[in-house]
Amino acid sequence: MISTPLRSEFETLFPGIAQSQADFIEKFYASCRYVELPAGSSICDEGQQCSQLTLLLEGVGRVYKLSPGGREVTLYRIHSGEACVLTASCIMNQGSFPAMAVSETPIRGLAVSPDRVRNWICQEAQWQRFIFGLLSSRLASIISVVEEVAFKRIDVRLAEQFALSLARGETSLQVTHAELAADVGSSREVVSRILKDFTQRGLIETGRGRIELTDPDAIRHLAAL
Amino acid sequence: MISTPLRSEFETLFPGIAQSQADFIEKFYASCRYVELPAGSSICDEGQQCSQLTLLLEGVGRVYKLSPGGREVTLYRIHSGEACVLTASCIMNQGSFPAMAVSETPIRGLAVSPDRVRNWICQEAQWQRFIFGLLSSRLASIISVVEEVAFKRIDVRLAEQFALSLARGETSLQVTHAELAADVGSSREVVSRILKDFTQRGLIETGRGRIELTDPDAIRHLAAL
DNA sequence: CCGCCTGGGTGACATTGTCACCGACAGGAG
DNA sequence: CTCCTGTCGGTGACAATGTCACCCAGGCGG
Repeated sequence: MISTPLRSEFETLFPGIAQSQADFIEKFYASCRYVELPAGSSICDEGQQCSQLTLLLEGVGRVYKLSPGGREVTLYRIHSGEACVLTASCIMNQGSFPAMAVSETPIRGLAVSPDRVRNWICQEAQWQRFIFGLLSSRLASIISVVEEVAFKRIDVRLAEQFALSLARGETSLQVTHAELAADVGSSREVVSRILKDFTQRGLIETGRGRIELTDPDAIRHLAAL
Repeated sequence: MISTPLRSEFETLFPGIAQSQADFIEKFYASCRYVELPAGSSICDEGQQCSQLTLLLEGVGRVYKLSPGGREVTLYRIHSGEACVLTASCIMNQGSFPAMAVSETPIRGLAVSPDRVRNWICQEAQWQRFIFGLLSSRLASIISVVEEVAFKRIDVRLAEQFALSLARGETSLQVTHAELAADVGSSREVVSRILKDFTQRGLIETGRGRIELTDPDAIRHLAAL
């Protein structure tokens, strides 16, 4: 059973679902489970069946593709107030999960079993709307990943990553070259070379596992290409 | 209004929808429109709103991303018995179409207006299942496009295209190097160089706008990488 | 015959991916 | 403290790919 403070946390993060009929909300709380995961734990692996759909209360998850050669591309991240679409998708068509998912930070959430996800879709308008919104918004975001990977130069993609951090007000990042490479779907060596170039041009300063964004305007300008 | 032969054609191609209650099927026929398009016509452009969802009776559509520099990647093709998910997606979240769509062959289909698509989702179980199936199956297929573009060598991707043709029993293709480049998201020059290599290795023979697959086993073997 | 368009070929160079290997640094064990 | 070990980052060499500029061949309508 879900405690009252958890309920109010959930209802502010998932307003769409909170708008449902009172009896559905009770049914929902009665049949979901509170889960916690430490940072860095694997949530779902390629080819697995999904055993639950988790609605995130706190933390960040990353969904990515892994190549046989060990390279990665990040498909998208899941933040609080969202849930993993791929999980939803493979629950709906009974397929297997076509990617990998890990927790980047400690995670808390409410987990729902696959058969309830499926049943509620047919019966509960708000729930249906929620799942639909997930699917269609992620579709667009994954298409933009295709565009990025197929058309954009890596220096521009790195600048875009930095610009995202700047937009969150962060000018000092705790991130390794390998992590950046996994995000943009390249290799560590290439990222290192480009960051060296950025440093020489005065855009950033680097340390071990740390990057300072010293010229925000130039970074945003490069990202705008 | 939709004629009887068209109805039976539709019902064999879309068995899921044909299983609905009789009154919904009547409502459906009463409110959709029969459309035809010649080959090569633009169906939807980047950034447009979607004015209708078309269920394909015959023909092939191609949905692709276009880069500022003129390069293309094919995201997926739509065949008879399917509909364009992106249209569905942007109808559902009221967003704009994030790609381009053209007819590769002459096309015939039944078009439904956006507000009906939305209303039926909430009311008709079979229709809902149909739209859901579209969204979740395309999600997986677009993810595999990301994988292809990010990880696979272009010669392998071309071999995969040829292997698909072989699986359809075609050994002689009417296709230009530029079209192949658009499919795999590369440039014509690169495709030309690789096809020259394929020719020297005896996998194919080429003519103007024409490719013969002379060594199917070797092609399939290369595609399996 | 000429001009023009499309399909295709090619060389030069920039960017990116891959491989092999090195050095620097942090944190714990002794 | 020193030594070990694992992580992080740097680098050179080479292969694959993208880009640019330009060429040539064939077809087709004037």
